[in-house]
Amino acid sequence: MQNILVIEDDSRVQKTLVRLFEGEGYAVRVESDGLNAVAACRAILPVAVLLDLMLPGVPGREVCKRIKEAHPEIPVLILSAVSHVADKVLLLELGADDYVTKPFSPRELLARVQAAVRRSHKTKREKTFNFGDVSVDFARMELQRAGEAVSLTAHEFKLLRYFIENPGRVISRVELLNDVWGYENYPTTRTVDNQILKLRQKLEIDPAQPKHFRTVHGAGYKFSPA
Amino acid sequence: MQNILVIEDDSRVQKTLVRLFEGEGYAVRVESDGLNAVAACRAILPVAVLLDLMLPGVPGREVCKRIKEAHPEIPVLILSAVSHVADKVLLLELGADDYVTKPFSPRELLARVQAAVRRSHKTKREKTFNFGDVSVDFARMELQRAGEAVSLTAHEFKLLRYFIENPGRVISRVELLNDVWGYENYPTTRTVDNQILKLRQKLEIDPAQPKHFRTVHGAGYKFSPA
DNA sequence: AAAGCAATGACAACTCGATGACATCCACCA
DNA sequence: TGGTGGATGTCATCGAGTTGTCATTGCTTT
Repeated sequence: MQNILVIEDDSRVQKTLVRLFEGEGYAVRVESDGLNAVAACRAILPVAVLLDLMLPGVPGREVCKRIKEAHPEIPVLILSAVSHVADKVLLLELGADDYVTKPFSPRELLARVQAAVRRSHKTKREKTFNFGDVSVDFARMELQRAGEAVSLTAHEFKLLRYFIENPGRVISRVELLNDVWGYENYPTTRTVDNQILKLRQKLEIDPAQPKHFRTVHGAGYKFSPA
Repeated sequence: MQNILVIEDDSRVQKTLVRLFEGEGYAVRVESDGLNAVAACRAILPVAVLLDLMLPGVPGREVCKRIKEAHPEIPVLILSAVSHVADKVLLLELGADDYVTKPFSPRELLARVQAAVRRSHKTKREKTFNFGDVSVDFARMELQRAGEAVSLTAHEFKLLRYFIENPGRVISRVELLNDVWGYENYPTTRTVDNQILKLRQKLEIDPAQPKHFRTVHGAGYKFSPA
């Protein structure tokens, strides 16, 4: 679950922001005090910070500075009532990544936050995962087995990624339906079996004797990288 | 000592920029008037020009044009207000090398300026990007295919540039809408398909069998330079 | 007013996931 | 040891959703 830290003391704005971002699937942590906010940031490591300038107590710019010092990779977006150019520059000097003036449109705010998150993610190194004779690059959606390119569908990649992110753990069909398929379309557990079959056919040396995608009778499946 | 010419009339922004770039070892010359700026540019031959659009007197785009006419090799970066994003493409057409929307993060601005300077240094030898039988020059907005000039629209250039900057990575339609179109105007994903179609018709050897602009079913598109 | 271009809508073509039928396997128990 | 019921493997088929493509609309610029 991706966290978003909201630092804001107006309870109405709080509610609005919580609704907005929880509706998009983020977990929202709200802090109204500057010092707590810095601690909370260290605790939950959010993907983005929304910071209202008009805080009581610790000045907003100080909060921004401290968060950026401790976590330069987390994007900080400033919320402010006034759109004064000089303020903007000062704040951005402190390391803030973007600036949104109140009143803001929810959609624009959302777009800016997501753009900032994407930028920060893009700077991360893309890596390939390896298991057995398989090597997979999720950013490129390319997979090689024993040096040969193997093509997977989008769903197959998603399923494979979930297994790779949860190695060794037994995963039930229902969990896979929830986390890989999502709640919008909820097919039967038979569908899961079929996708497992596809993965085995494409990635196992002997699909009849699966070494990586093991079935755990009565429980689900388990991914073994080795 | 490398000079940077800042054309900006807001004294606070001036100060910010001077501090930022002097801290990085550049010599900064500030002009607040458009005509003086053109003269100053001839005098100090800066490695980059930062141009604020909101100038009194001579319109910013005229300044940009004149500087580019006299010194096509000097990179010009536009500082534009958020509300005038629609002008971006137009400005690039005037010869500007990059644009930064206010508010900007100092880090980002610095990075962009340095990137532009680096590019301009490379320019004297090779500033074109090549793939397949295509050769493209973004500064001039010119493109050749098998020696023949091919004309692209501003949007097509922007889209192509995004692909070239993200080679190999699978890029979703939504990401393209966010980063190429921007969140101000947000058409449907169908529009993306159409622009891809245009690029394929103009740049692929066989548009029905795209080699460069691959579609990844259920995920988006992927650019393959090779 | 005309031209150029992006956006939209419609429709065809295609992909791939969902479904159900049937075979097979496994755990459990007699 | 063998039988039984439920769970899982496997395959063929269908259809919803995705994408390619073209025509049209509407906006901007000249």
